[in-house]
Amino acid sequence: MNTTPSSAQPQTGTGAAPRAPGPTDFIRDMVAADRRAGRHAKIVTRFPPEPNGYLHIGHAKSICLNFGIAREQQGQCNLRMDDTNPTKEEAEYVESIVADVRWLIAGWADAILGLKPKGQTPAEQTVKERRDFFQAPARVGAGTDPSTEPFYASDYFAQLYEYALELVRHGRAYVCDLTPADTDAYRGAPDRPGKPSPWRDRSVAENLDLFERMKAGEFPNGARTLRAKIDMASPNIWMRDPVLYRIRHADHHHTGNQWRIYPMYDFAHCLSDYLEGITHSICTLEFEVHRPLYDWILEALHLPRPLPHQFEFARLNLGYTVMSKRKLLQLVQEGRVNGWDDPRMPTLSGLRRRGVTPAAIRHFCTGIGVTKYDGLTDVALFEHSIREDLNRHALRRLAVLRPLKVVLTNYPADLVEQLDAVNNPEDPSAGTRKVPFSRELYIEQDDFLENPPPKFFRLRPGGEVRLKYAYIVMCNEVVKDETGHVIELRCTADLGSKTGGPTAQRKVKGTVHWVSVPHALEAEVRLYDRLFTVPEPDAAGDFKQHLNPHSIEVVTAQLEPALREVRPDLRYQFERLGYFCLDVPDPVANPAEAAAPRPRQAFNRTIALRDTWAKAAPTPP
RNA sequence: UGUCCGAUGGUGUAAUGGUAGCACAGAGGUCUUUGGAGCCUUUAGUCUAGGUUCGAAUCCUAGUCGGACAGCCA
Repeated sequence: MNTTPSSAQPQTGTGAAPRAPGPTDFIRDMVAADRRAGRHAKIVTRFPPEPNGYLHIGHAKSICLNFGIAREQQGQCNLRMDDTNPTKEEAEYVESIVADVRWLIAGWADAILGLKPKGQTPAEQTVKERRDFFQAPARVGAGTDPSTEPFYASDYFAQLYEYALELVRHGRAYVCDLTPADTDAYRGAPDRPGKPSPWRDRSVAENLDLFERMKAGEFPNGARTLRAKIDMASPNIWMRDPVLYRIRHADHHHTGNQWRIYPMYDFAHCLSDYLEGITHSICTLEFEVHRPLYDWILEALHLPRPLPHQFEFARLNLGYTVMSKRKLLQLVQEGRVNGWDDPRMPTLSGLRRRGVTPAAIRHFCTGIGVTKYDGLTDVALFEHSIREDLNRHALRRLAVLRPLKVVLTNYPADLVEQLDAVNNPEDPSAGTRKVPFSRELYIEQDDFLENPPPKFFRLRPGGEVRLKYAYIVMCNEVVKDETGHVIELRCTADLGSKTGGPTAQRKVKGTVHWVSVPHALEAEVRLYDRLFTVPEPDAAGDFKQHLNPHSIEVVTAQLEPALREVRPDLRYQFERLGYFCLDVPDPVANPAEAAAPRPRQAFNRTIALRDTWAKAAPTPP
């Protein structure tokens, strides 16, 4: 912060109103205005994913917005499954969504997470002498209490049916016998008005009878629909008698075989918001044209409690990845990646397995702000948030990804020194550890060049380099195999240059990481790169053409022995290389892999360190 | 040639009629037993044209460009 001491003093006069702390954006402004106007006793938002896929970084933006607002307003944010289409939704997705949301908001917004008592459906009540339904939350912040569960739109099917009946009785909805193709044809086009369905003026009695029989399962899929009676000539296509209910002879993951008709999104969503007492229903831009319908349905019902209002913001587009659940599903199903939790995926489970922390994701989502401009966010912004968090918390360790053997010819063969190494220079409280040092070491192949370019601050024949935490060494001899590949370096150490030694203060240009050969721990390390080769893979054509063939590289690395006690919940920086974490497959997305025994440890590279040398120098393939 | 929405450095954003600021990225420097981190400096922007106003990124009009919408998906 660049707050000067003087400006940090309390304001004396009653000048301009102080800025609200925390993020501001046009939605928060509106919430604050509603609050000031006394329109709501409590702000209630919701995060309403459809359980037809795994949550991704785009959902994280929505989660941070909805939970963030509720948190700032001491309100509540309901987690709700928007599950009105039984043919696309599965219980596995519900499970993953709940786990992902909990993971992302843990320690940040769990206190305002709205869940409901397990199995509960809306209660009937009387408000202003009118029949009303309300779905109360469980104690907010009930956390992992097993007697709670998310809200489900499908828990409102009975009430939704009642509301539909109400619309029919008031002549605001009718049963339509048009085939799907004819419904399309009658709807017209954006620049051409639609024409009324021939079934538009059925009697209330007939509509009631038909709708009842639709519910009873008397008609096949697609035979009839319930439609709102609005305006077939409306310039807004969603107001041209939109379908409210369709027939689906399909079992539902949450309601089983109870229903043969299922409500459409537009009908279910606004009413679900109402039933839960949502004050601000925040969604993405593509629903903007639906807002008149959202309002129409609620108003047509003359509901006794305050109505929710919809606000739209731009969804996240992130460079070098795809965000549509359909496309991500395709990658999973076609085996282009190894499941929803593949560390290359932008899914929350993928990012988690990759080692990205919830705090980094939240920092990123807060940083990009909330607007109605549909842009493309540079991944560098995300990478910055990831590095910033990891730099503060990761434990430093020495690891060599591509080993090159070094023999210190003047170092005793039977000597092993335990050297002190700091665990985290950003956090002294992380302490120190001992690292064994011996005559034979591994260094990184990249850290030696026989004929280096200028400004190569690493090892070269006749050159000197500092071994981190240890001695300055000089390369005396390069050993090659018969094909000319460098297989070993023979060096001498300046034995006085260790910390505390007489020549410890000598300046050498480069510092290099290393691992003692006899103490080295072998492990598999996966190096990830962006999944796609272009910033907008789905801009045109088949997005899969742009898949990066080098998005993963697996190496056998040599690690310092302290890594034997690696913890799955901690993050590590392999010095000079990047941030890594133990690979932990997601138990929901990847149950088989999660249960399988590991012959040896596997690490995932979350992200490489910023590397100004790599930018200046030609990078190896 | 429908309706709705949007446009501020390369990217993401702030400025709510009154000095166009921040972060990322880029460049340069400093420091460093991580070519990391930190610290310092720096390049770069209001889509166009009119209008209102003492004063416009902001308000108005027109245009340009971009996006969303024609599922019995959400």
